Amino acid sequence: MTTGLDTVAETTRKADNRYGNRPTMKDVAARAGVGLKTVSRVVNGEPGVTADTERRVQEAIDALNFRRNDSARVLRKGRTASIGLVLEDLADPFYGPLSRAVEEVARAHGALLINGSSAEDPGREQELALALCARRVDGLVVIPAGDDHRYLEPEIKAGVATVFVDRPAGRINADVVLSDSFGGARDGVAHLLAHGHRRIGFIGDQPRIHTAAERLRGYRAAMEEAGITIEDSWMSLGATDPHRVRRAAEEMLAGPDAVTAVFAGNNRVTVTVVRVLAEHGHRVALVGFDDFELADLLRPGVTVVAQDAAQLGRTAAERLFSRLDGAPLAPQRIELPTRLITRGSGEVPPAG
Amino acid sequence: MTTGLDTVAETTRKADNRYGNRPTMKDVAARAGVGLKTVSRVVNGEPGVTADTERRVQEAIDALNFRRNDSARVLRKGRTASIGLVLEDLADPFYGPLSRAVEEVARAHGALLINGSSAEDPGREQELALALCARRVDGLVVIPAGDDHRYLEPEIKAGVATVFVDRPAGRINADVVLSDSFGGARDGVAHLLAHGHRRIGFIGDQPRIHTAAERLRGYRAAMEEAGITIEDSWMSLGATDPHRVRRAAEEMLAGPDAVTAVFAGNNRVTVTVVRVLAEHGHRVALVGFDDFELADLLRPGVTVVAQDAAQLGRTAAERLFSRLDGAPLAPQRIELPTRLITRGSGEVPPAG
DNA sequence: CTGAAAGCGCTTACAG
DNA sequence: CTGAAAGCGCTTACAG
Repeated sequence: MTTGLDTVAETTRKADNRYGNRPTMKDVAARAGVGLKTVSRVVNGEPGVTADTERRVQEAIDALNFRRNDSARVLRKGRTASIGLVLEDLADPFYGPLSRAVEEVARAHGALLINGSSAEDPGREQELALALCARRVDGLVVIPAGDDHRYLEPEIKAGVATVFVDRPAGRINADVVLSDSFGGARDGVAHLLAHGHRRIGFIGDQPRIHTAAERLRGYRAAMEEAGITIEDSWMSLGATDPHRVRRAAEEMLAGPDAVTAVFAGNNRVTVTVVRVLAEHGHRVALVGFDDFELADLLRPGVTVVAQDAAQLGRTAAERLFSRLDGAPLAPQRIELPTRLITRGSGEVPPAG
Repeated sequence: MTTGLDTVAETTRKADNRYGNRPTMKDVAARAGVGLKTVSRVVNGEPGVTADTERRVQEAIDALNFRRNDSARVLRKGRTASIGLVLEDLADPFYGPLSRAVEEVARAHGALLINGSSAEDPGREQELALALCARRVDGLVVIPAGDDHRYLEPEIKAGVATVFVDRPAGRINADVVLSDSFGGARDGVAHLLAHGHRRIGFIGDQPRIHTAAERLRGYRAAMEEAGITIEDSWMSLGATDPHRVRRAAEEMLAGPDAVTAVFAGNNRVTVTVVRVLAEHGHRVALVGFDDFELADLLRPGVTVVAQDAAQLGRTAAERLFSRLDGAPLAPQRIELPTRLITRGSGEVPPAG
C-alpha cells in the first residue's frame, strides 16, 4: 500500500529537507538568550513567564519569522487535530455542502479537514482511508464506495474515530448516518399513486449501492401497498450516466404499455429524465430523489424527495467528535428524514 | 493566531497520547528479533534485506497490525506530501470542480489535500492559510478573500510554494491563475450589442472583488466601443444575495428607461435574474458570467460566458508542483480564456 | 546484509 | 520563574 509520501519527498532537493531552513524554537531561544522551554511557553501562551522575558522572546520570534511546526508538535502530543473525509467526488453538487458541513464542525473543534475522492472505486477508497490513518488523523468520515470495510477494523480499534455517511459500512459494526432512502422513495411513489398513476417506472443507480437498493425497495413497497403488480420493464437499474438513463427512459416511455410516471433514483438520473420528458412534451409525471438547484425554475418545476446533505455531514462530524471527546459509544445507526417538495412535475395526471 | 491544535489535543484523555497505543517500528523490531533499521527497510521496500528476514518482519507487522506513522516520517523528511487549498466555500458549485481538479493533480504527485473555506472573510483566510503553513504543507493554493497577502511573504520565502487562483494576490508578487474576466464580460456584452441592444444593465458582485471589477470594466469597454454612454441606473454592484439582486433587477426593468438586456456578473446573480425575468415574461435578454447546470434546460436556455473551474484548479496545482519539483520560477500571471455559449436568452431581441 | 547512534522540532516531566 | 534532559516515531549517515 502506498501512503502517498514518496513521490514528493523523494524528488525533493537535497538541501531543504529542513523545511526550507525555517527557524526553530532552538533558534528563537538562542537569539532571545533563554531556554527552549521558555520559548515553548511563550509560543503556547502558557503562564509563568515574566513580562520582560516574554517580550524578549516575542521580539526574537518576530525577527526570525518563527512559526511553530505543528507537525512536530503533533508527533509529541499524539493528536493531530485533523480529520479525514473520504467521499465519492468533491465536484458532485451533493457532496459540496456535505463536505462544507463537516468542515464547519471540524473547525469548531479546532481541527483541519483532509479530504479525498474515491471516484466510486473501492480500491481507491481503501487506499485513501489508510493513507489518512497513516497520517494519524484523529477521525475519519467515510462515504463508502466499497462494501467491505474490515480493513478499517484495526484502525478503529487503535482509536481512529470513524463514522460512515450516506451508505452503511460493510461487514463491520460502526456508526452510520443515513437519509431514509426507503421511506423517501416510498413517499415519492405514493405521491404519484395518489395522483392517479398506476404504471410507474423506476430508474435508479446500480443495486450494489445501498441507497439505490433502498430506494428500489421503497418503490416496491409503495406499489405493493397500492395493490399493483410491477412489470419488469418498469424498472431499470444501472450506471447513472446520461446515455444509459436516456435509453432506459425512452424504453419505458415507448409502446402501448408505456409508463405514465417515472420515479428517478437520484439527482443525476432526474436531470437526464427531465431532458427526455422535455422532448416528450412533459405529459409524463416525474418525482426525483434529491433536490437540485433551479428545480423550481424548470417548467414544470420538478417535484423531489429532498435529503439534507449538509445535515448528513454535520450529524456525522458531530458524532465523530463526541467519540473523540468522550467515553466510548456503541455504534449507532442514525437515519435522517426526507422531505417531499411538490413543484408540478409530480402532479401531472396520467396521460390518456 | 490559533493553529487549531489546542481544542482537540487538550481534551484528549490522559492515557492515549501515544496514538492509542499503536505499535511502532520498535515493537515490530522486538517481535521480529531484528534492528529498527531493518524494519524501516521492509516497510519502505528498500533493498538489502534477505528474503527470510523480510518474511519475519512482515509477519510481525501483520501480527501487530503495524502501520507506519507518516506524521513522524514527515518530521524527519522535511516534506509533508500535503498541500493546502483555501477557497471561499466548498459548497459553492464553482469550487467543487476546482477543488476536485486540485486534488487529482495532488494525487498524481502523491500528495494529500487539506482544504478549508474562508467564507469570503479575509481574517479567516489568513487564519486558515497560516494554520496550513504551521502544519508545514508543501504548498498552498489560495482563492483570495482578502486583498493583502503580505502575511504570506515569510512563508513563501521559507519555501511554501504558493499559487493564487481566480483572483490575484494583494500586495505581493506571486503566481496567479485567472479567467479572462475582462475579455469574457466584454464579449458577452458585445453579443448583446450585436443583437441590437443599446440599453444594457450590469449586475455584479462587490467591486472590491477583483473578478467583479474586471467584469464591470469589460462591460464598460464593450459599451464604449459601441459608442454608448452608460447611465448610472444601468449598473448595480453589491452583495450577490437573492434579495439585493432581485431589487436591482426590478429597478432596472422598471420605468420608461428600462434596460432591454442584462449582463449578470456571476452564477449567483444569473440565477436570481432568471427568476425575475421569468416573472417578466422573458422579454428581456440575459447573458451571465459562469455556466451552470441545467442552463440549457430553462426556457429560454441561458446564454453564458463560461469559465472552466476545473481547468483553473488544474493549472494552479500543476504550477505549484512545478515549483515544488524544480528550479525557482519567477511569479507568473496565467490567464485562461472564457467561452461564450449561446442558448437563447442572449439572443432575445430588444423589446418595443 | 544488518543495526546502533544521532537527529527532525517539538512537549512532557522534573528539578532547580 | 526558568531550563536541561528525555522522548514522540520515524529516517539519515555511518560503521560493521
